[in-house]
Formats: sequence, structure tokens, C-alpha cells
Amino acid sequence: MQPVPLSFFERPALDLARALVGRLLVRRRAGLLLVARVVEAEAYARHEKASHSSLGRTPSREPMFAAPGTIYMYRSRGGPSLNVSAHGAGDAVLFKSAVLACDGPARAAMHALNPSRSGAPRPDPKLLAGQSLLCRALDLETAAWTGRPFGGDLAVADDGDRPRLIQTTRLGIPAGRDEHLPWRFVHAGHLGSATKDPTRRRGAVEGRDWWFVEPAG
DNA sequence: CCAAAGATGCGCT
DNA sequence: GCGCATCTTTGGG
Repeated sequence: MQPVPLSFFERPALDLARALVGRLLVRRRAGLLLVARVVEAEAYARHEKASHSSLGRTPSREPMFAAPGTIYMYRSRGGPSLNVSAHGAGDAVLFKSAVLACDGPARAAMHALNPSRSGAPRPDPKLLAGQSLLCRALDLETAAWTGRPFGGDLAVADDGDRPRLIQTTRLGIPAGRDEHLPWRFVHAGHLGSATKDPTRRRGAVEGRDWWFVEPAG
């Protein structure tokens, strides 16, 4: 399990999103290594209407314009979201879902950090099945992390997993906001831990609404 | 200061 | 799949 260098992030957001799926998020916290494998990522660009950066350059959005590898976090509907800036000012990738990639006390800590609303533990495949869920399970708070570079206590690492991917459209984009762009990538081996399984959507047609792509090099 | 809108999550059908 | 809770940020008055 090797941490990637900051130069890893120096590529266009679309390429970066594709390269991040299958990689590991490694969070060092309280003497434990909380590890999650990225299952789903979406690219966002400045010259496209769904991105926060397209709304203008403000202090809170500044990390989207910062050097590749800079963490950008924001809150939406009550929950935090984890992003990383890519090559190209205003371009970034949103970490959308992940799966557990550790065991023992680290796994237990992640469950304790992100219980269901009732307090009961979530099933493993659902523990990180959302952009806010993965932040909670990794104890990532917006104020603490936005603007900082990846590395140290929050790193991206590589264990050689090069999964086949599914490419499809991004989620939650209102009509007229470039909602048709196929800038979302999902780990084909973990469709049950994605926010939504693109192959199971009603009326979805392979080749038109989603398709397989090979992993990035 | 307040209203409104989110790159959501959850429970129910 | 759909409605609703949720709550911070943002921008207008």
C-alpha cells in the first residue's frame, strides 16, 4: 500500500476521477489507519454548469482553484463532501462512495463514527455508500480539512487494484446544468456500494446510458 | 436578518 | 422511485 505523490493529482479532472476509483483513502486517526477503497467518483470543471467553481471564485471555493491535490470540502444538505482539485483551475473530483478496506479496530472505529440514525451499525456495504457517509466514517469535517493538501493524516494510496469501471452521468444535477455529461465513474466490482447502481436504473441501456471502461494507467 | 437552494440521506411504497 | 427531513452557505433586503 503506497501513498501516491502530489503529482498523481496533476491531470485533468476526468482522468483523475477515473484514476481515483479503486485507489484507497487512508485516514490516520487516534493511532488507527482507517482505510476505504474508492468506489465512485465524479469530475467537475470550471467551464461547466454543475460545478461550484462555475458559480465564481469565493473564499470557500478557493481550494477548487488551488494546486492539484488540494482538498476541497463543503456542506450540502447537512452533510460534508470530500473533493480534490485537479489540473486546471476550478476543476476537481468529488469522492462519491467507497467500501471498507480495513479490519479489526479500524473497521470498528469507522462503524462507530457512522452509525445509522437509529444507532444500529450499518451493513458493511452501506457504511461508505455516499459522499457524506464516507466523510463521517473517516471523521472528515469540512472546517478541519478544506484547503489542505492530501498527504499525512489523509492520503490517497495505491495497492494495485485496477478494476474495470463503469462510466455514466453524474447524480443530482438539475436539468440545464450539464446534467448529461458522463463524468461519473463506478468500480464495476462494487456496484452494491455505489450511491446508485447505474446498470439497474429503470430504462437504463448499456452503451447509451452507461458503458464499461478500462482502468486508468 | 431571513429566505431559498442545494454535487444528500433515509424511510416507505 | 419518491417525498421529506435536514442544516449550512449564500445572497438579497
